[in-house]
Amino acid sequence: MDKYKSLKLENQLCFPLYVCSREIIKKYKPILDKLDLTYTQYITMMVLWEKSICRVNELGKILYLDSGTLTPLLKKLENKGYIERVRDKSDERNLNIVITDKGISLKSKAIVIPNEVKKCINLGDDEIIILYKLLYKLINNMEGDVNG
Amino acid sequence: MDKYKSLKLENQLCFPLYVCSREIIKKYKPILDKLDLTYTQYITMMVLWEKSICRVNELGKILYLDSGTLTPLLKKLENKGYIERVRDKSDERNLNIVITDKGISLKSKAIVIPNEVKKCINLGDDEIIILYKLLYKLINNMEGDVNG
DNA sequence: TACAATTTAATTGTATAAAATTAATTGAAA
DNA sequence: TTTCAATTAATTTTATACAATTAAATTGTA
Repeated sequence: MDKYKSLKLENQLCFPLYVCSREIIKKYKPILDKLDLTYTQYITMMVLWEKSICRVNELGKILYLDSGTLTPLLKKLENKGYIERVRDKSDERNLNIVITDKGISLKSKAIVIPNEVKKCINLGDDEIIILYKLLYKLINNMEGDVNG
Repeated sequence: MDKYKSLKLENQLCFPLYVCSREIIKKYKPILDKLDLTYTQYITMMVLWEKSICRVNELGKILYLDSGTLTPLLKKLENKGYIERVRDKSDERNLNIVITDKGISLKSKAIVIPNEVKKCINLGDDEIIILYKLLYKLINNMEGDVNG
């Protein structure tokens, strides 16, 4: 009986989460390259395809990212012409991120991506649903956690 | 009926994977700080607690990381005194990573970590098993994928 | 009105990640 | 034995992540 069993890599839950996350993002890369987007830039655009305007603050809450990540990323998206960064007149602290026409037109090019990725995932719809629900349950559990 | 439904953030599987991975690693941070380890350094030590000696190549395969990540990380672990980097005499291309006594002694300090993290996760054992199996299934599916 | 407290994005510093390239070494084939 | 393809770690470049700090703007309050 190994008293250190719990320290074996094969007994971790976080490790396969970490690997899965990175490996699936690698699958996105060749597809996203065509749109000149990285994965983080892609999910940022995803928010803006739904909302058109969003403050940095809101983006951070939705994507679980802070300004240290978002500020340089948003400047890159602005350089590519997909968004504009506009200070809020009524409260200069707030930076509004506004999608441009070029940013909107990306959406129709991106429409094929989810299916491409689903092919790589190669799980049944029932498995995807179970996995999806457990992941969000875990996210919610960690948010409500007093320990962190 | 929204033809762009598949592009909504809420319909992605990768996004919660990505968030879960980062959020759970954040939970590790205050615990790992006490051992002067980052998460990636921790899982590297986990391999060495089991194997004692390992080539960079092997580490990369086990952890799904390449030398661009591992080389600087291993130099940091060497600076902390947890490992030694020793060229293989019989094949100078290979770099053997050898755990030191100080590295071994970390193991008994780390023994409390898995339980601490499990408290944050707050899932039932059955749910953890289901999640674990689906994650490894997904990893295997992506490895065998001809598309990438 | 002042002015402390709060909010917000930006900045700084450290540590990954991954793709692409380089350099050293090895081993097999000619 | 020489050449050349393969192997391996290291390096370079670009892009996150995140903690901690800073600075500007706003708000609440005396």
